[in-house]
Amino acid sequence: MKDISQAELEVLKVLWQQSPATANQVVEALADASQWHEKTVKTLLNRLVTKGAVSFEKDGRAYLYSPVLQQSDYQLKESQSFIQRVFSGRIAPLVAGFAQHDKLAEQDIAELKQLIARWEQENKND
Amino acid sequence: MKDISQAELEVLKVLWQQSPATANQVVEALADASQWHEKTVKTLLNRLVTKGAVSFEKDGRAYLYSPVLQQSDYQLKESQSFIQRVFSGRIAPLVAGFAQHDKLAEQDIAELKQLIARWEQENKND
DNA sequence: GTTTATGTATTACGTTTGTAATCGATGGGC
DNA sequence: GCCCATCGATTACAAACGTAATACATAAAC
Repeated sequence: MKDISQAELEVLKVLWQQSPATANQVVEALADASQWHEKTVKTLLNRLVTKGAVSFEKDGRAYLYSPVLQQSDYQLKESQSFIQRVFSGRIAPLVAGFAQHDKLAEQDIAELKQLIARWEQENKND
Repeated sequence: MKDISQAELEVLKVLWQQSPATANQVVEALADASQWHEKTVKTLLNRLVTKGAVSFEKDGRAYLYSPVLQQSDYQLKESQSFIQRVFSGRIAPLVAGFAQHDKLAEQDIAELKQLIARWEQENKND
């Protein structure tokens, strides 16, 4: 799968939230958040199809688009490559940076604690 | 500051580890890890200077390059934009994704626990 | 049935990026 | 003092990207 560009990602996000969707539905979904021209959005959809990240089926004259690439897969792969590139593969320093700059909220901490607890539960036989 | 490309980042990393450095020192530092031609590295150095991420001072005929953009600043900004873009701004789901796919090591957990403890210590008056 | 509007496909075009080669200046060797 | 090796600066060029406009096909309107 070719890399998804940032603009393409915005289009993909719409499809992750609502699919299948026509090109016009995607355009409308993006209308408030972005200033993109309809033609631009359609180009992006096309590129996503070319890259294999999105598929479509014909519905009369229009197409119905659906994501092939799943959000969780995308997130995992991008996270890994990001953390590798920027933090040499270690995740804690990323979180530490957020902590230092007061970018962590109570809720983040709660969620982190919970998933650590779960991790320890599942790995307690080590 | 213009965006730093992935190739440029590799050059910056060298300077973060060792600066000031001559172009040739950077080339050599990258020689094992990459297949980049000397000219390529020098182009990247130049682009980093143009982007304001790196400065230099003349040392005879050669230049001595130093990072202007600090690694921690870069990391924080990139982390924020990455998490915003890919996880709608919430950090815990990123860590959760790692946990689910067994990408977390004992050490990561230990570090996370420690920084959570520190965070709670500093925020206990809430 | 013919025109028109609307969908997708194709083409466009400037910028950024990856990956260098060439140019021009200048310090070092002789 | 002149030539050459070696700097950085400039230029190159294809692919990807952002951002559309134009072309082509066909369903809808009449």
